[in-house]
Amino acid sequence: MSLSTQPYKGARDFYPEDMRIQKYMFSKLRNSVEKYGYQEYNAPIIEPLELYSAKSGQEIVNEQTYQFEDRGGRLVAIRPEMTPTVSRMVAAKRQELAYPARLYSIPNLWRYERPQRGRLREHWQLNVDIFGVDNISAELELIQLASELLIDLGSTSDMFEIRVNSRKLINKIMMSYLKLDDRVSHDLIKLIDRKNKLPIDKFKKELKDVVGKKFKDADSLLNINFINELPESVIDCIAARQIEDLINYLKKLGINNVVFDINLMRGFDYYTDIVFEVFDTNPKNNRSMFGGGRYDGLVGLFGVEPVATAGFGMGDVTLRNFLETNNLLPKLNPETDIIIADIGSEVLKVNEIAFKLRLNGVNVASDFTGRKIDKIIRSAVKQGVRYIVFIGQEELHSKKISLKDLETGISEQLTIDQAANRIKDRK
RNA sequence: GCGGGCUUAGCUCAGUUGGUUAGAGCGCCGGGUUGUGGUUCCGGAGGUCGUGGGUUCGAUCCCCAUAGUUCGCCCCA
Repeated sequence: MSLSTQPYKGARDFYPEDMRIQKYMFSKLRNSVEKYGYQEYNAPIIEPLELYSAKSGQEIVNEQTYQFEDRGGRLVAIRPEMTPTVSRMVAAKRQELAYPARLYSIPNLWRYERPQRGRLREHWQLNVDIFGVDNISAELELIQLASELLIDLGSTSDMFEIRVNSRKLINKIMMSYLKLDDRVSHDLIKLIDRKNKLPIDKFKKELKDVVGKKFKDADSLLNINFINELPESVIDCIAARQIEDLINYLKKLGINNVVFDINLMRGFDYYTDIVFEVFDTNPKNNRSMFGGGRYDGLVGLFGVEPVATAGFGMGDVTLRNFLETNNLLPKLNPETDIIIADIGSEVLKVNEIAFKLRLNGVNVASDFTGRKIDKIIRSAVKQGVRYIVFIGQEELHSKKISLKDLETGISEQLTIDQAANRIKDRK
């Protein structure tokens, strides 16, 4: 029985070409969020299981976490999301943090689920959260930042759409307008969450089953596209005005691809107010990419004074799909600048030249396979390394090295310092 | 957790209505060129046909199970 070379189901190996893409995406994301004053944190990949039981639908705890008993009999889970962890961290230092606290992280997260396009068992997720701001300037900043992340990665505003809704508004509608009890409104929320996946007539049928004789009101309400189309008894509430303000502010900031979407729910139960979601508008990948919202209740679960919180998370798998379907990934070269090839010189001489180049800030890999020159060149081209240097008898005599630029095909005889400068200039 | 498709060389795939030594293209390695690639020519390595069991004189092919992968459902940071 031979060992399998496959990575674990739903998880990925990152060979250098994949790692380069990940490093590229993460460094762009870091730059973008740091521009807004967010600071990076991290935490253990394992947490006590109860951290996740306390919140968010039970499903994620019972069926989607990797959980086990450690050697000391403690029930633990591999983190399926970062929000409980960051809430825990903020609660622990509630008194000493400087507010507003702007925190971000790019953790890897694990969920036990059936892998499919855009959803794997292990993924990395940018988490951006702001603590201590109880008005919509927090949401405004987060949505502005979310938009800027994608712009900084080369996308244009027509490639995505931002949809905004509010849990408070939904609750108001459910209770005051449709006058549904908790159970029915919960079912209705779950149904609306699936609306886009259902054929329209099937949706209407299920809607009728759920709300009964309130069908007509519910149906017409779910078809509105603007805040001012809300029924009169709802339109004057704070939640509705907040959404309107938020969208207006965003438009004044030049973010025009933002819309009100009364059907936007988002899965987690811990959202308390504004929620938003970013959609890929490309027909080939028309799906929700990421989202977030306000969740004011989580920090308070740790027995301290509640802290107003809003945040969002963005997964690396969906982000990469987005960048690929929209052709936004640049050609990424390896970090190695030069391959230095020994073609009949002396080992220590080649090593010495490599050492001097490295002192000059150049990344050098040696090829001492002793292969023919064309093979060495092919292998350099295959790796995407731009420069190659041959050291043979001629170079030893002339005290110069011949530097070949594989992009232009030009070879030059240079001193080591000249070669190093040439490479740094073109980096 | 449920249902469908797929699994043959490193990659993309052909193929055998069940018959002895399983193929192509690309890639890889070597050579034609005693020091210069992304051409060309020649040669070579590489497969227990996903795994386990069953039917059969005989299975890569048929049947069952199982794993992986993929699409959908459930669910959803």
